[in-house]
Amino acid sequence: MSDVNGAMADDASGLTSTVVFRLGTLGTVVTDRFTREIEGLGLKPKHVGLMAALSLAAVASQQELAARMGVAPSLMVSLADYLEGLGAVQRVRDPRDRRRQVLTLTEEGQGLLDRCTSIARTLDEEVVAGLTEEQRTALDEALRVMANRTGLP
Amino acid sequence: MSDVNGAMADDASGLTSTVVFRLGTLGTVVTDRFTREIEGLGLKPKHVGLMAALSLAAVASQQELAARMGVAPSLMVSLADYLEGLGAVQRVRDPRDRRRQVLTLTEEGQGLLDRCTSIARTLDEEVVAGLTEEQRTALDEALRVMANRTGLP
DNA sequence: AAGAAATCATTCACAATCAGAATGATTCAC
DNA sequence: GTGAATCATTCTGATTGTGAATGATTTCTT
Repeated sequence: MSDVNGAMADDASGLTSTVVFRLGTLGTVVTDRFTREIEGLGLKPKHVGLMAALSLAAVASQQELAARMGVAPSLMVSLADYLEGLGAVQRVRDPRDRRRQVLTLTEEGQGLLDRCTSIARTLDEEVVAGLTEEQRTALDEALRVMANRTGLP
Repeated sequence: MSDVNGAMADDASGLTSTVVFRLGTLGTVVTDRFTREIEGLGLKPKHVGLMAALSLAAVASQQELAARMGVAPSLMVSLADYLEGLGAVQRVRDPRDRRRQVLTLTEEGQGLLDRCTSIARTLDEEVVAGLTEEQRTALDEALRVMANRTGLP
């Protein structure tokens, strides 16, 4: 059983008590679960990440998107290729700067993204079950703060 | 600026507002950061995960450890090989059952793990900066509950 | 206005990371 | 005691991602 003071019996000061370790572990577990769920849609997490980025940014060059997602430009090309093949994304040369390839989310892409969102919401219920309402809002707020804080120098 | 009611301006009900997505994203960012930090020790996250498991379990067979970490037995062999090469881990045939290879953390391994713990603590300070004391304990509690809850069926 | 340097997308080759099948040793069930 | 099961190991292969080389276009410098 866990101690209310925040110390674990076994490992009072070990690695497994750090936020970094626990956040990392939980993140991978949850992501793996999500990965399995979206498999049926023919999507991988990075595809979904790209669509999510597009749904926020409306339009953006591949370079910008690569930087935002923290991946190499060459990978962005593959991701865009694949999503374009699905009809989820549209690639258009920017007339202002014809080097740039501008991506936009299509209707179909938005539909796919919506289904991913729905899957994520269902998973949310599982993950967050066992948390009180206050804990949920606290978690929500904490995630927001930490997300802003990361892009860590 | 973010709304106190918990709704974001852009993406009131989108994927990026789900716990799953944000937890996954934050987890990978933090893990990537940690990965870079332990590079100097010649370690990868899975090596650290294995050592952490050993420090909790004292002794365990490779099969058990593989199951606990959610990796294939063949990968466990590689990880153990590597850590044994560093002198961080000791491999001993279980005399009770000579099929089993029992792993234990050496003094040297404990030393390495301690350095990883110290690195994680330093990162913790960065990650958690900007959270109030109440938010930190709330996060701590939420992570504990969710971690118990995961191993999700 | 011309040439040099930078930027973007793309392709290709390659490294890293895992999982899965095949193999051999040992133990367990009956 | 024999056959099935379990464990560790090796090897092959799929997947995922980076980085270097290339070509097209733009921007900077003079």
